[in-house]
Amino acid sequence: MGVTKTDGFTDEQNAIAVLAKALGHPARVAIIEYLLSVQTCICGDIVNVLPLAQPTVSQHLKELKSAGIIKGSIEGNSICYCIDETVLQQFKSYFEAIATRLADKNSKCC
Amino acid sequence: MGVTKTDGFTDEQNAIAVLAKALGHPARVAIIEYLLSVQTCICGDIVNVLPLAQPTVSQHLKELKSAGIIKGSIEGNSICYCIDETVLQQFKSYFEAIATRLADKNSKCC
DNA sequence: TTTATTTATCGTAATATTGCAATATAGAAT
DNA sequence: ATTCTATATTGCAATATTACGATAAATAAA
Repeated sequence: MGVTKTDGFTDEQNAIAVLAKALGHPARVAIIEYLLSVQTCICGDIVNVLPLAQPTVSQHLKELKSAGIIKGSIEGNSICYCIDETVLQQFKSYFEAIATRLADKNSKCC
Repeated sequence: MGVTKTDGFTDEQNAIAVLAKALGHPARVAIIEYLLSVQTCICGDIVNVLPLAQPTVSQHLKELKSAGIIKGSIEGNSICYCIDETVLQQFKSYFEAIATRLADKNSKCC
């Protein structure tokens, strides 16, 4: 099949999975880190920073965009990519909640 | 190709990507949540909780295991699956750091 | 207008993922 | 020993992902 079943799971579970999947590639993690490191987010040079060909990088950017993690706006000749803070904060919060629940757990085994 | 390039990225980037990828499916998110909800982690009934056939669930458990997110030990007839706290805490910490850097950023555009 | 520069899209090959039926395995219960 | 129960493995079909060369599109610079 190769197609992911989404019904039977909660909206939150599906949403987290979409975000996690989008971050499930080192190039996309690297893109996020690079966007973070550039203060102005005028980012015409993501391609030069990654060990991948330009079409491949473009594809990864597209996936991050469709997951809602980044957004891009045309800035003259090039494109200005930025991180969507809200979405990443949500992702963070989810795993903070998970970690809290984990810590509260009285692990009786393993 | 379908094969992920790992060289040219940092070990951390690759490690985070592996974890994110493992969490990039609603079934695997649901498994984590279920393991969290069961205090004793004697978990012979994960299959009944998910809207997927038993072999499929088994496969998802295998992936979570190979990513280091859960670990399983034989408990009589069934298998006791538990979350590996360390790994999930690391994942959480990474995104806390990202979120902090995001908040500190003076977003000049977008 | 011609020429660069930047990003996107198309097409394609290789590989990975998802899902399940069928079957195997292994311990528990009878 | 046989049967039940729980989990894993195998095999397979459908689809998704990854990567990149070639090419398009769109603005900037000359």
